[in-house]
Amino acid sequence: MGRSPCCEKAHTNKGAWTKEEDDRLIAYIRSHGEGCWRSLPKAAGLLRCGKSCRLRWINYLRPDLKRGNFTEEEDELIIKLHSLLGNKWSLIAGRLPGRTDNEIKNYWNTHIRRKLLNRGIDPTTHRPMNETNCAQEITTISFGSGATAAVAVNMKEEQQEDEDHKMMMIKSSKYGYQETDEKITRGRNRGLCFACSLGLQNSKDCSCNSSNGTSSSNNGTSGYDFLGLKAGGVLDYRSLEMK
DNA sequence: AATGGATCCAACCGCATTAGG
DNA sequence: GCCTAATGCGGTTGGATCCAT
Repeated sequence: MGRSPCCEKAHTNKGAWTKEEDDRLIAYIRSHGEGCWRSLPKAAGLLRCGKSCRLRWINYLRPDLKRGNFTEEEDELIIKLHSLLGNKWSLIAGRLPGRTDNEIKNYWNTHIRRKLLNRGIDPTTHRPMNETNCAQEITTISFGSGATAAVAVNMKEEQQEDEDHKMMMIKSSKYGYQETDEKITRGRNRGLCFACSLGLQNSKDCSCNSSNGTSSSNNGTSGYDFLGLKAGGVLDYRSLEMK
């Protein structure tokens, strides 16, 4: 037999959490730690399903959460991460300490989408609206499982590119992917490392750091390690999650 | 002050993946 | 190895609040 049922849905509360419920949940997790969400409600004396407790804790009660408005820097980082990762809110949240995926998702849908639209940028494709029907520059990204298999993807149609981008995310999340030129040659980002393409020039993640006079985007041997991607290595998105 | 539309965001739902029995 | 519960994630919803008229 498998496991016992998830929760007695007939005897669980729904809707907004009360202060008392919050206090109970906080007190329980403080003394017992996170995890085992299924048994937590009963143990903590809460008439909630474990899923609801987990969500409440992660999105609202966690002590390390940063409350308050997003900064301009966070805005721009979210936009750039979204252009690379798509709607992978948990991955994006992993690069913004103190922010949750739900919070970022809400913020994206309420603020950033509009902000991009006002700039004339399609929030889905991150391209100027008036270019959406134009033929796109050829993009070549190689995927690989380990260091062997590689699939070149050449795209001209926006829709095709988006579909393939999704496939890239799916493949990369499962098997990792390898970029042949250690950079994504895509639109105006051509020639920049990942960090620079995200506006993080001269950061510790920037691989084309001018201070040492080298450009790893060409030499292929330096410590390119942005978003967990080592030089010549395989990006495993699972390693990006900061949980 | 009333009200109706717009906006925000916490919470729910359903699906996919992971892992225990 | 299969079945099923647990967990995690993204999309969506609905109530609360804000704002313009």
